[in-house]
Amino acid sequence: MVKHLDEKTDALPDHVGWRLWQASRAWQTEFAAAMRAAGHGWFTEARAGLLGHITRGGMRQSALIERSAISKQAIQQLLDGLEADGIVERLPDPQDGRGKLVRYTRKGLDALRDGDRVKIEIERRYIGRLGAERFTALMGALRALAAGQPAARDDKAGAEDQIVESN
Amino acid sequence: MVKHLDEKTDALPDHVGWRLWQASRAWQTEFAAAMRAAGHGWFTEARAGLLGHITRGGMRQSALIERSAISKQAIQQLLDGLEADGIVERLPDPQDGRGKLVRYTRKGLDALRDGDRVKIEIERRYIGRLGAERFTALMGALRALAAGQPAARDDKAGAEDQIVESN
DNA sequence: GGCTTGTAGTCAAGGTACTTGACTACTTAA
DNA sequence: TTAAGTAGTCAAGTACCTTGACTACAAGCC
Repeated sequence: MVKHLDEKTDALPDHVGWRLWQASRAWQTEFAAAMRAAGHGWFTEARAGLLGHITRGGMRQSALIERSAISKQAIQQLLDGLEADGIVERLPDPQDGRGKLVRYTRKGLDALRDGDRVKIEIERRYIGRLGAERFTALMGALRALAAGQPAARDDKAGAEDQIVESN
Repeated sequence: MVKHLDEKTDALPDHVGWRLWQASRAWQTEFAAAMRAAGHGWFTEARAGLLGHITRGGMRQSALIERSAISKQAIQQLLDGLEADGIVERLPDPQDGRGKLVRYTRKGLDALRDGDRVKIEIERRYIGRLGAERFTALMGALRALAAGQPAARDDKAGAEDQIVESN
């Protein structure tokens, strides 16, 4: 699929990496636009990536740090912003004086609900465009690729990350 | 595919958006690691995205700006860095006193060559993991999705971008 | 010629999303 | 009770983007 094009050709590339990137980007753009349309203007990609790791019941900040691929300082900065925007709140952990619990606010839970709805809508559109069979094949291939990856390589940004999950 | 999980579940999500992101990320990580291993330590994702738009024969900086989805100032900053690292060089355009030509240096062309090789290697591994049939189905589905997108939506970051193409 | 408008590129300042390093507060185990 | 580890914060710096304001040159018009 990686074609050798000669000197002056302007053709767009057509290798797996680009196609995956293109599709992923399109999904994210669609999702972010729908979230903004739903009134969640505070929504950004980085925040989505972090929120995806926070369970609906809330969790320790340290647990969040373990789950995410980024540094604890980066997480803290993102949480500072999310807290300032009223999406999450941080409470002292009664079990451990050092720890803090990160919990969704009402506003945050509303956003999660809308996020789920948007995901389903997008998926429905994809199935409409590709047909159920092709869509299933796509998901199967992507899952197979993910299963082949050892979850977290020597690199930090392994396969554990995500954009807005639905735990 | 978007499952509704109850309060405390920690299961990873399994919707198209996440799977696409995961696969795209894995590809990029693999590509970047291979490029670093090949001695191209200057390589970053943003630079790759820009380099992908520069034809092997070189081109006008203004043409590069038209092709890329980002601002001309951002492109200039990236080019400043690439020039400082000796990947590209900028020459005055003899045809137009305002313009500049962006051209690969020897070092830049070497990187492109290695990039093509790495892309082929990764693709080969993917085919090995999925089987030729499934891989073809994956590419077909991704292409169909891309074809369904109107190339550039109202949003700036449309479907025209890419990570290191092979023009 | 001179004048206006448009294009090519640069400079400056600001924001987001990260990084590493150094620190405080608390817990746990010897 | 003290040493060592864990949880979180503070500070400073980098990469990659943005918008706004600017200079230099080109091209069309009179």
